[in-house]
Amino acid sequence: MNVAYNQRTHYCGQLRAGDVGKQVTLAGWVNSSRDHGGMTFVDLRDHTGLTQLRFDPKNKAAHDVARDLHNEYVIAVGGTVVSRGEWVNARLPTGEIEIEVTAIDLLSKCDPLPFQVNDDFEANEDLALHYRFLHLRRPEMQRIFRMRHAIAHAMREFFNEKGFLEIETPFLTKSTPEGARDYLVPSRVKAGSFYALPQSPQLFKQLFMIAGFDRYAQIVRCFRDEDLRLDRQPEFTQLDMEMAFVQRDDVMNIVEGCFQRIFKAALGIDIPLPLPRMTEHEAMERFGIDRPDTRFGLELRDITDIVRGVDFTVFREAIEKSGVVKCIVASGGEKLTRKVTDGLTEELRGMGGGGLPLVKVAAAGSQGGSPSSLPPSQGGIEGGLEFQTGIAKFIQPIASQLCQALGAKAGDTIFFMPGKYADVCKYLHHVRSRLGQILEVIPEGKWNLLWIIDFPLLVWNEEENRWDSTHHPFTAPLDEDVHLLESNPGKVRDKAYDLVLNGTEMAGGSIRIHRPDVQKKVFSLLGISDEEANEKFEFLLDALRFGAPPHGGIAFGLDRTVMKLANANSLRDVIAFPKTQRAICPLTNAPGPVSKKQLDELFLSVKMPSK
RNA sequence: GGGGCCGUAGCUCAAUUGGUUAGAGUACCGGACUGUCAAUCCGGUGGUUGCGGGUUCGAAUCCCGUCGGCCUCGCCA
Repeated sequence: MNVAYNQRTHYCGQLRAGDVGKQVTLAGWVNSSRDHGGMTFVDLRDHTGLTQLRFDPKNKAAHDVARDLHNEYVIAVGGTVVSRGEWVNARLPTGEIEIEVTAIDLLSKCDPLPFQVNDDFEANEDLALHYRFLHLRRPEMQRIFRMRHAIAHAMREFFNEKGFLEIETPFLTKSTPEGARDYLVPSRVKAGSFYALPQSPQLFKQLFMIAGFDRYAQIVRCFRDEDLRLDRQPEFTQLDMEMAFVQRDDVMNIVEGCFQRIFKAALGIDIPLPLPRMTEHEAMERFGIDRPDTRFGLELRDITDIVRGVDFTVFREAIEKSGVVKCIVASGGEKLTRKVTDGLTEELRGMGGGGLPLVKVAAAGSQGGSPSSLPPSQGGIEGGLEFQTGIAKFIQPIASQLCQALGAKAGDTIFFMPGKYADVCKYLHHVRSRLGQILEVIPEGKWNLLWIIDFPLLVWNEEENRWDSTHHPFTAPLDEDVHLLESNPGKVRDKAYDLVLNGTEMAGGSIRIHRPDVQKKVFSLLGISDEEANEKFEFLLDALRFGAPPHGGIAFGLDRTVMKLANANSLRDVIAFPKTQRAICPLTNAPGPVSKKQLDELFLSVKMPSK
């Protein structure tokens, strides 16, 4: 039976009770079939949803075909929309109707499946990626990629409205100094030379501004050859933009508008503007990280001064080495069993930490006989609070003072971290994140967007004995801090801004250096010689000497944005053909070997690693 | 490069913690059934427990190595 599948009248998610009586043509995949010997039902699926097909034995030809259908067969059907009467399926949008099929065309069969498409269980990821075309057929994947499209479309539309030009930048280019490892492409016509795939179009977009394009925005692929993570793929997509004659606020305002549009397009949510801002310093103090998740409390508290006098070696040594002691107070202690806190300690050890000192706050005498509980005369707390377990016996003398300063109450657990400031931040940020999960205090459905600003321009690199850029070498210092470049480079703050959503960095950018003298000064602080700077960035330094307008911009991760808004588990779920942790594509088996002829053409020979 | 978790039927998982013939659901094959909607019911096929070695009377289970996947530190915006 031929059915004109190129003349579908509806998609599978469209028909409603009001369509009863219509003659329709549908096409799609068999989601499931139920054969009763007589009456046979098939759920037909396309990207819009499901429609139930009814095959009555009285239409014998169609019924015979239907009885031999299997999941994921591709069919086209013609028939009449009929009411389901008393057999409505309330779980389907199309559940009030079904199609009484009079003609069916079996367009394509399907081998036994490696995993079910009409199922929710997570197939082994390696397998799912090997049969990615099947995995992508699942409604959940369809939803994610439709949202991805909606977000990308909203971005393009927004920037077009604001007068931004989309101009493409080269993929075969020269290594730029983002700091990550480059993917290299050998040159055939220039033996022994290599292109690098761009880590970002950073320098090109600055040249666009110097060229006078005024506003540029591009959705562009970027490449970085570093180890993969849940939220890191070797190739990823950014919305990259740059504006001329702007200050920080101008760029931030545009980006806020764009995110407002994105949230509306993807989720129908109205984000109130302007977005809150926080300095990097405040973020580190309160959250231990420059991309804080502000949806919940459990903030870090500095208690260096309170514990300064206490006779506890671990604290004393940290302070003597000009470190700090900070802590987190967690309520709802019954979830913090010994097993859980031991697990946290273990995690910190795995990160290179020394451990996780803690105490529990309890009503005095609540565990009479506990060796760590002391009467007020010996340091216990007047009014009925004392420390128990962990390091209680070492810091009992300041229990009262500490509880008061922290507002701790019975039932709380206090986690301490002594050490170098950077380490304390790192470990306590981890503890805070984990506590948020364990105590279930992270609210769902909350979208906390905020800006982090006033980063230090430079961070000291102890191994190399020089300064590194916090962001990249083209980030401009704050005007009022420029004079510190000579005297105290570590104190210089920059004109960078990061946009953070629920603890994930979504976007990062800055106002750029547009003066050659400042750029040279920064290069020298970074240990990049004039010679080296000329070799690597001659075209940029040239351009800065030929009338560079003040300019700045930002890049934001499209993949991460989709991952967050679609509530996907992994960046792999929002990239159509992603790589595994070893940067392998299980679908194509890339990367793979090439022929000797190809290598010869490129003047390459392969040296395998010795075991 | 380091740390952790995992690998059993095509797929998802189980196997009383070292014990006799490695099970279940699903998929697949055959049969029954005219209102199901993850249809149901009956029967059947399907296993080098990732791979290699070791310990043991005996290994899916313990040990070593190796391959692969995931998480993570380093690395990376």
